[in-house]
Amino acid sequence: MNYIVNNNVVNVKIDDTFDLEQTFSCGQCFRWEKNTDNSFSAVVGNTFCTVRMNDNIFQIENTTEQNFLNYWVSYFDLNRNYNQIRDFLCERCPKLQKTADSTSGIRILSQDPWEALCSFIISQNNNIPRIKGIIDRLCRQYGTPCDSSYTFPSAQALSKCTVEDLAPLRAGFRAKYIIDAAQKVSENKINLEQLRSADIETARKELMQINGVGPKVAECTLLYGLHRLEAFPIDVWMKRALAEEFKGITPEIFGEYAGIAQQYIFHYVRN
DNA sequence: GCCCAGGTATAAA
DNA sequence: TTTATACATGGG
Repeated sequence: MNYIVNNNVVNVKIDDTFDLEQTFSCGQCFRWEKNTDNSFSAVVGNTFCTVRMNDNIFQIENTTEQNFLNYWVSYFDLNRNYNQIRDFLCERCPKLQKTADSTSGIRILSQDPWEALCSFIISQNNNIPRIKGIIDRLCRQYGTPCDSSYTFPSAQALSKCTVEDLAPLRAGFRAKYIIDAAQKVSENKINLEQLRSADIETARKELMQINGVGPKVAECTLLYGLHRLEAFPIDVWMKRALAEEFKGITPEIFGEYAGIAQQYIFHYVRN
């Protein structure tokens, strides 16, 4: 990976495809916002971050080389060649080729596991604009100020809340699920960090101990929060597509990159 | 008003 | 083990 640091801006040369719009709007994250100058900003961890793409140079503003190497490389998965993975997946399922060509700019972010878990609990039976609204109110209420925004609230902070406390979020029936997750995580009944290396089947079962976490939310948490790229979230549409257009296709044939194949299939189904 | 949104818990077959 | 329903809320 080639990069240079200039005035606290890291410039990374991207050799494969990386599309910020696709990456931030594919439903894997809910806090990145597009600015008028085509850059994107979000609070990630306890940092307000702005990024942009200039030709093949990916720029991360207001950071240091140390931060970049310790954090952003893995957050944006910069050491992985997504073109190679696309080819690998299309070889196993040629039907993906057309969609893969138009959506291969998606990278799987390595987000904070708690934020991902909580966000995907909120996402169930919900639409993206409303999911973003609920998360925004959640951060304003229970996060801490960070530049012009707020951090994502810790599990510990939310574990003390009651459903009445969360009523202003307008999260509906999901409020009680958020609290149960916050309690189990803050009390260390579920150790999210351990799930990075745990056997995937064990990790699924662990997550599903949380009230309100079923197979879909568990899989999204594994893929987007714990960066388990073999995880494979299946929603109702995908289930139908796998039964009809992708008859016989199972996550196993995509091996360790099933999660990325899943993104292609999702787009195939939607478009 | 009615329908749906990248689901899940619960109760029945 | 599989199949129906309610669930909170808001936008189309």
